[in-house]
Amino acid sequence: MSLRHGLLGLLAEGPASGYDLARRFEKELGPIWPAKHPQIYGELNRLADKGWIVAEAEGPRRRKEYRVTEDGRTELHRWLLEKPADQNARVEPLLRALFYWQLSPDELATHLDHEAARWRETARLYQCAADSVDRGERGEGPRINSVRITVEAGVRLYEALAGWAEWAKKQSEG
Amino acid sequence: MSLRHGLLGLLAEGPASGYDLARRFEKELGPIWPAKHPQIYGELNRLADKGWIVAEAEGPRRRKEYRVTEDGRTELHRWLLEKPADQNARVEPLLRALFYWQLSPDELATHLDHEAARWRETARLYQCAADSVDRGERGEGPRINSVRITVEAGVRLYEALAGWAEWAKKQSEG
DNA sequence: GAGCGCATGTAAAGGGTTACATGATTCT
DNA sequence: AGAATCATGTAACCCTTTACATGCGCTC
Repeated sequence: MSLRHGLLGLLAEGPASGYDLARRFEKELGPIWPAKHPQIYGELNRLADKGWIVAEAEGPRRRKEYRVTEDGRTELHRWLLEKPADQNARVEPLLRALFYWQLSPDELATHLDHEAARWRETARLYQCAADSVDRGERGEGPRINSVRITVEAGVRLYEALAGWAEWAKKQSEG
Repeated sequence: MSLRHGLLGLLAEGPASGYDLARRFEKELGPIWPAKHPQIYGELNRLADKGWIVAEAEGPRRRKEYRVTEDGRTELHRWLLEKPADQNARVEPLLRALFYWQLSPDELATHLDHEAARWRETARLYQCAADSVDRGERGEGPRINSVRITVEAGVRLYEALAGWAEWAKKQSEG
């Protein structure tokens, strides 16, 4: 249900086509909120039906550029401040951990090593993105500040998971 | 795709009916991996088709008790050690944060206060569960150790989000 | 016998991915 | 002329939720 508002948010930066948005979702937003082009095109039509966006001039290869309406901006604003009712995580590793007792001590230790390494590496990638922003390489202004805040969340979440895996290893050894 | 293995894992603790499993998913697993009864009954039939579980005796109100087969245990084991290909997060607050530049400084500060408080509170609930396990109130043994490890992940993830929201507030003020 | 909880399901709809399909423009 | 890329979509399938439906057994 958030792809809808993700598209609205990207369009709030300026007009874009479905193709543009699909590229941004693949390259920039992929790790945060993956979305493929069939879903994006469908959602854009539904957003247009609701009157939250409108299609402007048709470009070269029947390219349609969309723009947010006032209603769309209102809806985006509402979504940004709403508190999500469901506080559920749905992080697969958490579910998996419930069944660790099925593994032998050796298997578990090896598994947790790998998991910790993978998460540490993901955290490092987010940290690189953060450093790049801090060096001013991604520009300035409120929009880039929001990006900075988002990647910080990535750093902290994956660091937390890495730390957890290391703690779990000690816990299950001791 | 993990509900399948969640059910397999729960059944590895001992035989149970769809109704039992639905209750456990609602009460215990709700925050980690929500699942409603229609999905659970459907999945159980598919698991039985694959030969990973079998229905034993039919009880009172046409209650069906399922039990894991050897193949089922093998599959559970495989899943526990597999590394998930997709490393995507899909944490809605992360997506939301990308568009914080749409909010006024006051709105953002208030929002982040609320978010931090909500996450701190969720972390506290997980901490209570952890303390309860540590006091031995939930029993002993490998299975409860896995529960302890899982709730620790909850504590750390929600603490990380709470800390992030507080950091973001300072960041956007300064 | 009325009501509650046990127990299992079907149907419809929304969200999401993969595969298939097609045509227009630009580049070499 | 051929290849690559731009650009949009449809169809089929999986996962998940919500609403609807039904019948059994126990307790008061």
